[in-house]
Amino acid sequence: MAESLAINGIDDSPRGRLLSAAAHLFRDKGFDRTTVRDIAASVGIQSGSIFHHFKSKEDILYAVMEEVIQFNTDRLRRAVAAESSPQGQLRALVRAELQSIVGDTAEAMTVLVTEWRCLSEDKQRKALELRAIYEQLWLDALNALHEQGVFRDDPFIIRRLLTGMTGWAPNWFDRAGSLTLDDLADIIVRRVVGEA
Amino acid sequence: MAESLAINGIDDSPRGRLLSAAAHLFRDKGFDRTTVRDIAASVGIQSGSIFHHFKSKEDILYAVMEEVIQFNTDRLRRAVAAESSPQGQLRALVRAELQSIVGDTAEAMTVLVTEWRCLSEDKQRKALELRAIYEQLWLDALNALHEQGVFRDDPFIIRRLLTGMTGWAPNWFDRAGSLTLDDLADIIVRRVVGEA
DNA sequence: TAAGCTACCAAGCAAGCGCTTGGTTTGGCA
DNA sequence: TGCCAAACCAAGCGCTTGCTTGGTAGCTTA
Repeated sequence: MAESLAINGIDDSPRGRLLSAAAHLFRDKGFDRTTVRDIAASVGIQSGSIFHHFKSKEDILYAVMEEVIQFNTDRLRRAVAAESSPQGQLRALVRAELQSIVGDTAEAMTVLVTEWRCLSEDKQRKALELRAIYEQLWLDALNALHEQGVFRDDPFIIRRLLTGMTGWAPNWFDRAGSLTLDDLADIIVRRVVGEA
Repeated sequence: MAESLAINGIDDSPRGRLLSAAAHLFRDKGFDRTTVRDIAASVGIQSGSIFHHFKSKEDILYAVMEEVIQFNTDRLRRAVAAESSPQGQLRALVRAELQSIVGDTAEAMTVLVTEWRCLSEDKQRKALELRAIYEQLWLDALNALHEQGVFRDDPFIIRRLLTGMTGWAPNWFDRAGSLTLDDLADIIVRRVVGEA
């Protein structure tokens, strides 16, 4: 059914199925409104059996987030490596992030953004360290473009604006609509490099 | 303490004080993690007394959202009316929205964005109708700019991207920092009209 | 001064929550 | 065949939650 994580090797294990189901439910109803009984029911086991695989409900949330950050950081790295020019890298980064956020890992990514504060401070810090690697890939590419004079504003701020643009997409983008992901990527890239 | 709503006339009533306290707590901890006991304690009454003013916890959330939408729609209307050129209107709209979202009504606006799904479908629909008026003000201005050839992409999509850019600001913008709200507004406007 | 209203308190109920416990099934391997 | 660990069940504990109830203090109006 929901193969939201789509990370090879984990989806056929009980743990992997639990993570996928949890990501789906967390995105649908939010972490707090999802009960362990909901998660258990959606994979067909009893609620107590969940704690054989995870020691707390919050641990499930963290596991979802960790997996999706790792997976999408790898994707971002490949995107950068496949392009040589900073312009090409920017477009590849935007496409990769859109793919993460409204494509194959949409559910887990949305959970990452919207349920962040449901993590304990400890786990927030741990996740933030993983996230920092992801962000650095963006900043490197944006700094290169900035030095070339492609845009004048602070690359750090531009990255924040890009985060907002892509992060909001799940709330309106329709994968079945006429606007493709690549179209949208181009439109977003234009917000940085201009309409030329 | 928290005068987050800052709408004249409501803040000195018990109801108004409850709404301000609720907005503050909802933003801090989220709707689900805020208990009616939390809200009651922060205005110094017993938890049961809340239900003399609101008939349910969800009603409090809806009241916060309704007030802030109305207040900021008025602000947006004034912003548009004060400018004659579409370019001027766009800048005024961006400034007004940033003011809403990281300025005087920051707490309630953040709640509006992040706790949306905690509303019942009925109340979501009601709030959406109010929100539609707000959005139309944006689309009118963006359509005018589009017809003038200021940007080439779909005004509807541009509005979505703008929503993301401003809506994400609470997560990073620091009002005490060196970047002012007007600075940020200019940077965002440049994402639409170009760097020229 | 008596009625009436707003605002509140003190106490607690019913339901749902995360999680624990002790025991049972299942499949792979010696 | 006998064994073991992984996976799961059935039951329920202790706690928190939103909300209800019945009553009271204090101000306003006639």
